[in-house]
Amino acid sequence: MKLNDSEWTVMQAVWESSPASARTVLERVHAETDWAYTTVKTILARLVEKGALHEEKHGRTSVYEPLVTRESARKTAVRSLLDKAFDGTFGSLVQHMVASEKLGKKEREKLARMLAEFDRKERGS
Amino acid sequence: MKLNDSEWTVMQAVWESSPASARTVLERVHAETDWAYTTVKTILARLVEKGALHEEKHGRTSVYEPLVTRESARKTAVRSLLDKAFDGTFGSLVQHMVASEKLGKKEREKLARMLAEFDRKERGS
DNA sequence: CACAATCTACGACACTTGTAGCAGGTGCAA
DNA sequence: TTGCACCTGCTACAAGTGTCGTAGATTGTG
Repeated sequence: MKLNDSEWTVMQAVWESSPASARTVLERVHAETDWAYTTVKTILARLVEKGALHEEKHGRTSVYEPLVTRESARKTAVRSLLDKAFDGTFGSLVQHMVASEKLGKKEREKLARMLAEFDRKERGS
Repeated sequence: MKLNDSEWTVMQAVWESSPASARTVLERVHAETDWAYTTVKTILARLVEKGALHEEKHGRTSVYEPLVTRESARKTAVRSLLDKAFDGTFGSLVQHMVASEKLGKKEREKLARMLAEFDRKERGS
């Protein structure tokens, strides 16, 4: 499921407070934007249409729930980035990240720990 | 400089064979798509207009050269992904990558080496 | 010289995205 | 019961995107 920017904004809100009404989403979203209620509604509708959300009527109001997990959407997004901006491999992204000084010492350490952790788990399985 | 998908395709070609004529770009691009010549031309024009490319006439034909580096475009793309799909931090992307089994043992080792390398360099400087 | 091959500039067109407005229904408070 | 507050469906509309087509100038070639 490929999401565009505004869809990401809305989906994040839904993931964080699912099941969520449009108003709930609006409030969440107001932390970042000042969209009108109808704007949020439009995006919600588009997401329902493309199968990213399930919409259920509770009386007069709709309640939305994600049909795709955040993880899977992230996977798609990362893959898309890899394919268009890198050579499609993971290594080059990592290389870029490590090289472009976005990664402070602390973060490098954390990353190293994560790797070690992962190795350990894998050996155990 | 934020690039959309088709712009990335074209920019990659230009970066790889700069300075490049439209035809050269077309040929490179044909490895991935089968766009018409005019399609490539249109995207090149849009890139010139938004300041990503420099266009110079050599006689009748235009020759294009990047005005932004691949690295900087990548930086923008990564940041954008981070902001919309992750919590804006690098760590969560890394975590996702390590966790979502996209990373084989080999790659994890490579990554670990890169980190070590980076540490060494930094200590040296 | 005449013609095919190329370039370029312009225009086009459908679809997506960002961002709403409006009208009409309904429930709750006074 | 009247009106405010809120919900929904529908419509809109300018920009951005993906993908060309056409026409006219130019140039290399037989």
